[in-house]
Amino acid sequence: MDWTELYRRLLDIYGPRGWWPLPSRAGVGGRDGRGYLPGGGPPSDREGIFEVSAGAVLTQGTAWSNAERALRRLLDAGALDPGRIAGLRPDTLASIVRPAGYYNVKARKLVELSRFFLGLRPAGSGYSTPGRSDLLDLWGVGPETADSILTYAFGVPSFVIDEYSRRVFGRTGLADPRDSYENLRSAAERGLPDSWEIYAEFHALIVEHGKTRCRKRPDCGTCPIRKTCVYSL
DNA sequence: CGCCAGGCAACAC
DNA sequence: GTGTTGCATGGC
Repeated sequence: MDWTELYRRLLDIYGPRGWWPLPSRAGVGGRDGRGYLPGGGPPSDREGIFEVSAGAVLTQGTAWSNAERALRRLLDAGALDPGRIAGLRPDTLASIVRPAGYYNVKARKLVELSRFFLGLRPAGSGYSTPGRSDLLDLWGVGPETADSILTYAFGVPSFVIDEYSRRVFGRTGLADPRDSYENLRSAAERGLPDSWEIYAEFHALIVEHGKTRCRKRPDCGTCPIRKTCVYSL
């Protein structure tokens, strides 16, 4: 099984995932009305771009349900905005994002991210696209968060490697899960068409598969790709 | 109760 | 460059 075949099979099994979820736009497009991908693309407006980026920080090491709570609390406080976040007292911001866990660390990360966004040049309804290294220079933004922001916020395909990717790629025999982030990213990108839709959707499908079947303790018994997965042989 | 969840920076070696 | 640790909530 190669990279493209795994993508096609997961798409066939789970259907388009419609990532990235935007709590502020629940009910508008995407699967379950939580996303924007099918028939669309990344957000074209500054609010959506920032919401995806802030969500990428808030979900670090945390279940999305908790990150989403924090995003909603920012929305309810009228603070899901770079200017507002940058102006909040650290402990006030921390109290708002508390449900996401690591709240003191994440409050600081959100301020760093907000200052960065305040320095971006508006372009059309969005922003001029930042470089990957610009994102990686930010305190609190590592490779996965940078690639999530590039792909899902700015529409620049940069394959996202996370624990699910490592696990699924490792078990299906596509890669060594202990390899470095950059090696895994380039391996995935080499194995796939250079397409925003495929990068965005494939990673979302990997997360779905990783949550439902290919868990830390896998459920190979009901796994639809068991027959072509080296792990279960 | 313990384990887990869409990481990252700081530090040790 | 690789390995370890602190950061913390909410669901199961």
